[in-house]
Amino acid sequence: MEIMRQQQAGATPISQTFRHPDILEIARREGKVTVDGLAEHFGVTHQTIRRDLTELADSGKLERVHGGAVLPSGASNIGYAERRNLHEEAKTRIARACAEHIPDGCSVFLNIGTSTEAVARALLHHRDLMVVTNNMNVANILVVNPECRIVLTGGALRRMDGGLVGNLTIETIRQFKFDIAVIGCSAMDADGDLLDFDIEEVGVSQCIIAQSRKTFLVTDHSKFKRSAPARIASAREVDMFFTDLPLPAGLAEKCDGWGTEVHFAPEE
Amino acid sequence: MEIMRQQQAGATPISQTFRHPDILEIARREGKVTVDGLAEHFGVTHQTIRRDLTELADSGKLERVHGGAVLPSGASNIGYAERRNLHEEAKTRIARACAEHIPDGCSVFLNIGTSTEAVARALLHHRDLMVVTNNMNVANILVVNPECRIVLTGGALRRMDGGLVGNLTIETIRQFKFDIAVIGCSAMDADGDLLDFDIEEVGVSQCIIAQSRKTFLVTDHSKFKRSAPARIASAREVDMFFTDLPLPAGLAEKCDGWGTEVHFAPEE
DNA sequence: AGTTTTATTTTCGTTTATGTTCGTTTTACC
DNA sequence: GGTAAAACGAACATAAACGAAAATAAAACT
Repeated sequence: MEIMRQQQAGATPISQTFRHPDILEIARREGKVTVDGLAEHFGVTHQTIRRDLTELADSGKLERVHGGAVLPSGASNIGYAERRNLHEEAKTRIARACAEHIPDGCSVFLNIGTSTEAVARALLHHRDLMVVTNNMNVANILVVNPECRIVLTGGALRRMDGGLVGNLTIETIRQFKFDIAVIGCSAMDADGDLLDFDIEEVGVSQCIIAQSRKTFLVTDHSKFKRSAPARIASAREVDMFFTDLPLPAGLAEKCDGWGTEVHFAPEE
Repeated sequence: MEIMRQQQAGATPISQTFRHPDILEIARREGKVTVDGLAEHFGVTHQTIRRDLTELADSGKLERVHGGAVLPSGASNIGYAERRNLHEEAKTRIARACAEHIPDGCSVFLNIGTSTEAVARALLHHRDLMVVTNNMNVANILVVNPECRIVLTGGALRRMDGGLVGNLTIETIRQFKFDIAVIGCSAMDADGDLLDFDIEEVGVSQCIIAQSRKTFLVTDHSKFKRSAPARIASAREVDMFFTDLPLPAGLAEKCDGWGTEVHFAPEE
């Protein structure tokens, strides 16, 4: 009679390991995980990783594919994912450097752009933050950090990049005062002017800068070579400038003169 | 004097009350803690640490894993995920019936709630829609329908259900006029009053109804048996009422008198 | 003092996670 | 379209981790 050990019917006895949170974080950062990669990373068997992935998939945190797993569909992955991979490593490094200068407990605005999304990823372990954003992807990324209050501006969702645009955005921003504004830009010229393609976004960015005590700019070196029609602001108004490679001749001196701190993300 | 009690070398024999905050701090710093590590750190037995971790896990501060504990990550999401699965089929059927009465090319508001999310899923193949919502999940669902313009209201993101709440929400809604408002409710009483648990949401729902030409209510039968403290509106103000099972005695007649069309989703 | 309460250790049977093996399924390549 | 390699899941063995309860130690209280 002892043999019939009845387990609870409706219970979901999902096992828990140290690896699960790590796997999820890697998945969020990379967009996917592989059985091989994880097995090596944790120093365990393939079979063990398979079990982990199966469990995570069962609880809906991941979606299983042959050879690994991916983030459950519906989230931030659009055709935009390609652009995200461009200079991915550099952006992650830059973002990490930026996040190190964002203290716990402060209020931050993160605007539209792949670079600011990378910053959001780097803020996943910060505590007691209040993040306001006009970027749905940022909200989707930070939603897993329970120590972070998230406020979205209103606006029309632009599928291209997950941005919320329209006059609602600026109206929302006006109701806040941020400790730190983190902005990106489409291009930067030799005069140290930040440029963008979209005139509407320029208005938003200017508004953000006006409402913030400090302004952080995150941009990889590819933006130095490009140009764009609309002017956001001058780097003079930026307090900290995070990038990956040394600035073009002349610009470095200008930043120095303006008191704009330039931080280079270590190459590792 | 006698204070130098020789315990373990290097160990700090801190008594139980003082260990808990310490464990939490280590957990937050490292992201995880191990039974072995903590036992050595405090100079106590494994069993003692296990008890500590069990207590911390019971009070929700940590999440237990084999060999230690980790920070609770998806804490807020679980309750909602379960609720979402509750009556999943019925909700899908109801949502499908509702979506059939939403013509292509119109403007719709979808508010917070699992039922309205089901409607969003049912709208994935509609064309030329304009959907305004205060529900991030709805936006995430509909983002894959390219024929649908999505506008999000501003507000603080509530992890519990993906809702955007706060005064920004109502401000946004006031700027629109919708063809159709799709709302859910937490409960419905015998008088035909729609009820909700959250007083703030009630204000939002009322505002939505006021700004819409037609109001659709989606609710499964489980709401008939429950009650809730805050009153949204009367079913009299609802144009179409989508549900899965026949209404309680009396209510059907009332709806009939009010001109509220009641639609039952086919059982299949 | 002595007694009660609380915290910790010890012990032991049970549960769980992991590695191994093997047959099956999927994918990729020709 | 067929074949080889990779990936998969099931089953089993084992060692670690676990929880319950009794034994012990330390406070706290009268």
